Amino acid sequence: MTNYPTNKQETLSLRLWLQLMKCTKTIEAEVASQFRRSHHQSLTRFDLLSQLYRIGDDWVAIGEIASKLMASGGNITGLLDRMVADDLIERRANPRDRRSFQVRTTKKGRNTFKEMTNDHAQWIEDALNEFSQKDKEQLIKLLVRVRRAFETKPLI
Amino acid sequence: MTNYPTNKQETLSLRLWLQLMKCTKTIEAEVASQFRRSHHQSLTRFDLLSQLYRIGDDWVAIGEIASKLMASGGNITGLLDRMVADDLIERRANPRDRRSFQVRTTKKGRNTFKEMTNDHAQWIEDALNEFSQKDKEQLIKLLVRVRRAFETKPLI
DNA sequence: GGTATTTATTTTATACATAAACTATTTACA
DNA sequence: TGTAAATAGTTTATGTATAAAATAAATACC
Repeated sequence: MTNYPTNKQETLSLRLWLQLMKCTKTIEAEVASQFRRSHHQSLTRFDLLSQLYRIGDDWVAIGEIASKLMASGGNITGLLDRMVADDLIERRANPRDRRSFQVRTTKKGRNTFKEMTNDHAQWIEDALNEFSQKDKEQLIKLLVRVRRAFETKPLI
Repeated sequence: MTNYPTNKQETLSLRLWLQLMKCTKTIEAEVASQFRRSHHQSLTRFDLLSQLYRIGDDWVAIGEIASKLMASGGNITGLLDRMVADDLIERRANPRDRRSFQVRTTKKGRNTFKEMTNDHAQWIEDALNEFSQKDKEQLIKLLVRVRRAFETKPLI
């Protein structure tokens, strides 16, 4: 992880990006490690279950999942295979389009997600309780602006 | 008894963390994809070369790299193997400790890093030029505080 | 000096990620 | 209607990541 060279010509923008990455990776490593230890699940699996929950735990096309997770098709195929093997989700052919497949959470998947999501919320809440509502709102606002700057101005 | 949010009760802290991750992943995906396309190198390799540059492109122990990149030993072993194969770095036994190995950048590695780091700085500068110095400084300050909150309060 | 422990790194097994090539359908349209 | 193009997923090859076990050398200590 990132400790890029700190020479004089490091601009403020670059420093911002480096701190952003460093901050995210620090938290991510903590959360991922806790998920592995407490639930034997990865952050990616949590993301996937979150998306399914958001959709209402109904049948969803593979492609929709790939796009929501911003992941490649091959990645999702493998991830789903492993999660089906662990009985977290189930897969079926789309009855209306024979090219397409759909997945949804199993009972075990929903329970696992519920436990993970409770832990997750608690961890974050505990870690960030020292921040005022104003600071958090300000930070969120700036982060959204930064993301939009990249979404509207893709590099090259 | 009324305001029981049934579906998703997302606290401000949680929203902050989700936006932080979303923002970082958006930029990271862009940068990584550009590095792959323009230099056939990964963000991880860039990080590793950055560390070596920071150290002064001198011989460094494997373990020091692992700890600076916050990566596992096995990960670094494989990464270095591939980078040696691509002639970006060279490896030797530590002359004073036969358990230990050292690496440093090759000429090609230094050139590659130089090109990558120039592109990288330019991309970030272009993407974030709309932000005022005040906004950037504020954001950096908040990010450092957030990271410290997690470093000093590891989950559980 | 000889054994126990620690340290440095690799190996192994597995998970997660991409790009590119491939298969199988559906859709567009001349 | 027939065929080209688009769409949905999978497969393949490879890179990046972890944890845990293994190997080998240095160090601690009686």
